[in-house]
Amino acid sequence: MPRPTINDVARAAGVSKGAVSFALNNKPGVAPETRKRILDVARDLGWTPSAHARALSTSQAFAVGLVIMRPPETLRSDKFFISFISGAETVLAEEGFALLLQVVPDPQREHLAYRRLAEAGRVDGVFVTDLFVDDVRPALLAEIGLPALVIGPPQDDLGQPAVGIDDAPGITAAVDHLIALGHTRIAHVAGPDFMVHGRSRRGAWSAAIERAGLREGPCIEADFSAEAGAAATMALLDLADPPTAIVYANDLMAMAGLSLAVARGLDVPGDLSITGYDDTEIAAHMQPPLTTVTSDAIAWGRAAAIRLLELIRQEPPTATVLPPAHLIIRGSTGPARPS
Amino acid sequence: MPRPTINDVARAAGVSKGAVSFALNNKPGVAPETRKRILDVARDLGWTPSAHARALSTSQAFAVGLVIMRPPETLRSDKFFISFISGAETVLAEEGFALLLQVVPDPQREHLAYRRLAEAGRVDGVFVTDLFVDDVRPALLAEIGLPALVIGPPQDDLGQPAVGIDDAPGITAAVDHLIALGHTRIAHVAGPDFMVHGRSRRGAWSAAIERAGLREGPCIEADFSAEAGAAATMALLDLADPPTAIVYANDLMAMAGLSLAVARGLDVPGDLSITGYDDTEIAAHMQPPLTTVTSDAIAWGRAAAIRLLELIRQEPPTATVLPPAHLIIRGSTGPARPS
DNA sequence: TTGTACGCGTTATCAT
DNA sequence: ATGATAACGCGTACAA
Repeated sequence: MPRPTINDVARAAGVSKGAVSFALNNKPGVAPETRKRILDVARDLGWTPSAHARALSTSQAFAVGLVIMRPPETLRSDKFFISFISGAETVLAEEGFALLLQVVPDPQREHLAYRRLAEAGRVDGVFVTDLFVDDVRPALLAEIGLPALVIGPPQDDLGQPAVGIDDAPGITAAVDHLIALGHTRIAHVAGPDFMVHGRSRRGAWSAAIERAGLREGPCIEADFSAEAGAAATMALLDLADPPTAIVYANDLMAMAGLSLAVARGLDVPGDLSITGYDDTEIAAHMQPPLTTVTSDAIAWGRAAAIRLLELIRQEPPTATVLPPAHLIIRGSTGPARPS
Repeated sequence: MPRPTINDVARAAGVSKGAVSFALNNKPGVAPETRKRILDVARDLGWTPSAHARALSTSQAFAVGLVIMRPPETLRSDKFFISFISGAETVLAEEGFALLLQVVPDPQREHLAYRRLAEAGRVDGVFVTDLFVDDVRPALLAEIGLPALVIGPPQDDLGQPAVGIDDAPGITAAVDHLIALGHTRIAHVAGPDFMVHGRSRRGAWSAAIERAGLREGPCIEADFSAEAGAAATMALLDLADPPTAIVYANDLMAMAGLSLAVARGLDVPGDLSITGYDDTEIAAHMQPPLTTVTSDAIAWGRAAAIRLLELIRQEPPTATVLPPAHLIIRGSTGPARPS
């Protein structure tokens, strides 16, 4: 029993294909009573329009793409993606859009993936995540002619459409919190400087310290991985004048750093205060629980999906208010030991 | 500049549509030299067949679906999904298949999602994950007529197509390892008993203990969340005769338990040995590093994709050998304190 | 409201 | 053996 087609419905309802199409899409030109009959028949037959037939005639795919690049290390917390997708889905599903996911190992294949998705007409638009500084993807996608929405803080230079929760306020709050606790040597374990969210977090840390009139603490660039977080922490603790607090660019590095500090016999937060970023699920269950920054990834996903659909439909952007990233204070931060 | 169509290519190459199609799909009936000319023209014009047109005429979607249910708590480690998808992708991309991802909040909407995907003809088959005991989804999908592949250990009862890495050997290895270290009171913090991978891990724990002639230790059912893991650990440590080792059904619970134990002043592994399951990235960076079980989720994803495509094409299964889950011994397990 | 062309490949039928 | 022709899959949209 193959799926029923619009013709089956039309025949059964005693009308033409066109009438069925109009009835389905709530277009005028069908008497209310006829419309009802058609819809009833459609329901009885269990008919749903074929996504492909529809796509073929409207030259729209009713789908959007998300390509995630997975290099050796974790760029963004996995939790972020699941939550983000979950939020985006709520909007997409409602609008009849599907989400096409692709995971690629390197930039070359990421570009290829975008090309293929566009050339095969599989998607109407894509999300672009984990933006690099001077990322070539927006240009590439513009050339391909595929609507693209950047997930992340809007780039200052060009008018690239973007939806993002600014990292800065979260990091700023963390630094201010530490300063209020009396810390004066506040270090930073940063994400890669070539990534937008690595750089912006570092910038926020640096600016907050300067604003407070403190001299900038040491900063070590890492790659968001636990491994690198531990190594960076080791290097910081080995300094002649080690910091009394470390602000990490993500939870993974912070938790690795926390463990390392404890292993070296330090008391956290007595000897060293630590803050993370992401509020991953284990963060609250570390010993001590990790002070960290959280943002509503689900709301973010929702807003991003709305914006991408607007982009696809060439509609003007509706104003979006995303709750800013905010600090969650837990046990890993405490008063600086008087020196 | 709209995308070129097969007609454009045919015209430019001076042949018919059919010839282009045959040339593209490596079908006989086209002279080698003509074929080359056609393919050259196609490349020059940058033509790729429209996925939708192709889908429409072959009544295949060239896509598979993955619906993930995200209830309040995390069922499977996020890392698992990303790795699994990454592995599946390598196969799917090669075969020209796309992966359609949907994240739903509850079973009702999960069923609806499957229905919609099938009715709209968006997918040719789906993966089914996080199987429940007596799960209704296989039956539902059978009724819908959508090829479905269960991701997880094959169900004993019915011949449901499944590709899975058996959890049991990993848990067995963990228990045996603890027994070898002299532990005799080995507890288990289990996943939900209504989930296949919760139940099978518990069964493996129980069987390994019995095999060693020990009396079964206490077992507390939790839900794979850090919160529940901490609560279960608390309950176990409050027993009159607390265990000297705890086997957790996943890393998240194990790490929360580890932190709780440390917070209560216990020495791990001196007073309490702990094992997890998943080998999440932070596991190795806990203090002490977590002994845990790992399985190759990427290979799993690859094997699953291969099998699902076979299912879709009604081909017989090729033999697949997946590396079994294995124990990674780290610092969270040690000799039982002589009592 | 209906009839019909159209979107774009695939494939069965025919002609050379 | 090569290749052309035409029907088909399923909705949408426009003219009638």
